[in-house]
Amino acid sequence: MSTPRKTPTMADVARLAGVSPMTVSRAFKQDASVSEHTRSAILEAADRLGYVFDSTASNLRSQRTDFVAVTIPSINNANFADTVRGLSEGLKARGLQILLGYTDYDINEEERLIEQLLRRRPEAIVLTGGRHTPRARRLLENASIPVIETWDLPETPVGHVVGFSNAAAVRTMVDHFVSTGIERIAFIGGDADRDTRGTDRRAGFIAAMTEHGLQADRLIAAGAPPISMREGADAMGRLLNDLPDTQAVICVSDLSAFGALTECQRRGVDVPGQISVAGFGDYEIANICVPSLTTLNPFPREIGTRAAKLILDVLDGHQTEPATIIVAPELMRRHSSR
Amino acid sequence: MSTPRKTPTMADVARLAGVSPMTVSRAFKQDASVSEHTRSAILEAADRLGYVFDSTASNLRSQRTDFVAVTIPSINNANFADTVRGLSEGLKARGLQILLGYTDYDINEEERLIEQLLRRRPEAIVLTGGRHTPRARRLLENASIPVIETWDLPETPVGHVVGFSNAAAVRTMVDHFVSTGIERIAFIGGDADRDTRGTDRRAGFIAAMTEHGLQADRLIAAGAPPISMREGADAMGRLLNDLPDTQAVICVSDLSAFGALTECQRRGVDVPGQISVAGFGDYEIANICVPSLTTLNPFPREIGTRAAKLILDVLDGHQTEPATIIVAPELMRRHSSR
DNA sequence: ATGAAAGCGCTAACAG
DNA sequence: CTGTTAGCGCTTTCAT
Repeated sequence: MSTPRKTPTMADVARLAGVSPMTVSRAFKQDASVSEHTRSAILEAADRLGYVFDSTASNLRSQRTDFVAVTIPSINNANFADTVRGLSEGLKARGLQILLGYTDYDINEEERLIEQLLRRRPEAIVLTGGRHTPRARRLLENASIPVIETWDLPETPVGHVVGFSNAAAVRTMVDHFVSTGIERIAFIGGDADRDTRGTDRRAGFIAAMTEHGLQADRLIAAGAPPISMREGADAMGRLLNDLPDTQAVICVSDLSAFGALTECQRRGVDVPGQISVAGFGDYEIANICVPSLTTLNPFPREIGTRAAKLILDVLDGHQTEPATIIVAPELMRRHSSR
Repeated sequence: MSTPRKTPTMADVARLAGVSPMTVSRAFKQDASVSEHTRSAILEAADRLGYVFDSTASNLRSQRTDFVAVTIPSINNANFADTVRGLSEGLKARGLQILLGYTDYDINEEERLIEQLLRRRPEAIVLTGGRHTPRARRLLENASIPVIETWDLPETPVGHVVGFSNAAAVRTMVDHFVSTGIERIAFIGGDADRDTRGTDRRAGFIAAMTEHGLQADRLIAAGAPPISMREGADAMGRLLNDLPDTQAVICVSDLSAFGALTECQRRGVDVPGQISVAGFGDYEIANICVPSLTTLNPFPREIGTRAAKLILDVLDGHQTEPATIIVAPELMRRHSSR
């Protein structure tokens, strides 16, 4: 309409409403003791001016930002999205928002992201994974806010942990196959250094096989994370070509496992008749594809709600020692395995 | 280690380095004219103290936040994630970060989110979708920052637009089927008010069918967005039961379309022999499932890169009029249709 | 190349 | 219930 006037401030609202800026400030909070009459006059004035509260100023003065920083590897992953949802709901009661950043599965990117996030002075920070660059670790240790590592069980946590051992989880799957008499088991994925959880899963596979006295040499690389369905299919193709007597294959995630299933479909390889296939994550696709996919459910939302509760306990001073909360994945037996 | 000392400030760094706070401030920027000697002394002092730059203060004083707010319906959607990626890359050259919020496909939630985001004073705001509550519209109009609506073609845009007509996109699919002689076409999804894009797609379906002189009464509801694979499967079940002579079905998204495909698999219904199935989005699954899925590719990343370029042009003053950039979806013919 | 003074818009702290 | 004063930690502006 008019000239691009400057954004109105509390002082403008105060002037129009005939009160002091302090009263406007109080009117914009919940618990503030402002008379109903004054408050509505203020809100009306604010509305007339198109005033929008400036949280940059509020944050600086009050030294509180009311948000929790969260890093996830990718914004396009149903598991991490569920963890964020759990966090979000658990924190919203306390008026805490979430500031989300994604690392692209790269701990160097994570370091940059952590610094960016800490510059905004979050009340707490939640990380996916327990491996960080040395500098990232130092930043976190110095931050003097609660630090929660999730989806992992680091040997030396920075602070609190809500997670599980990826190696132990895959061991569960190996044990399951071995208990049904299967011995020639392959693993797809987890070759890239970047994917710390995938690497842990592969290490768990090797350890478990070795303990069972079985060969752990059927390892099929499948590219850098996030490992796609296509990469799972390609890896399955190589496995079927090179090691056709394989009885079962454990994939680093449900997405690659589904790709593997489609490769079997295309080749007319019967699953689980000729080969059993397992994934990780219990994504929606695992329960609806044909055959449905045997997998491990890591309870992503539970991880989020537990982390949220932990943050509130720490901020309230109810939790002073570093906590380690284990949310153990559960085997989901379905039709892709015998 | 020691008592939880206060977070160090620039003044602390300045004292330790023996310079003024102003010089520290300059040392932390790129183009600042600080001697190499001084700069390294400052950075070392900062490191010793574990200093982390406080952007809340910087933002307030400089009246610049260097971030762009982005709202997406869900953090777990490969299409929106790709748009964010395109935005992210396009803005990073200019040092602009992205602050992401999700609306859960709800325009009331969007209104709350927009206000939260505007309080943080973003340099621009990118929205998914072109339907907003009246208050959200007012907030956006008053914000005096560039507003970009995406993934839609609103009749009366708030500001700039980078998107396409969802109705026209579905018309493309209907035309395709009709051109191959198919007449009894159904539509799955888009019944909920909440899903504005889904509703637009359904409306486009009805309009296109009507124009072809065909019946547009094969409409199968599939729940609220995000419509799951399971809901797609259930809807397909109902369609096969109630309208078994249907020749083709267009699903509101690839995910529901894949669910529909699995239902056909479970029932032994041949696709595309007995029925053709189409989706929307060209998600990865569309190209790998068996049979692969005929769908529309909306070029999500392109939407993001175009929006990023537009934002930079507007901020630079190279673009003063509201722009409307159309990124038209493209038909991907695959094996789920004849 | 560096410094001093002032102030961004809000709210803690202390009145009354 | 409302107001006054001061200042959060930076950076703009003007010096030198």
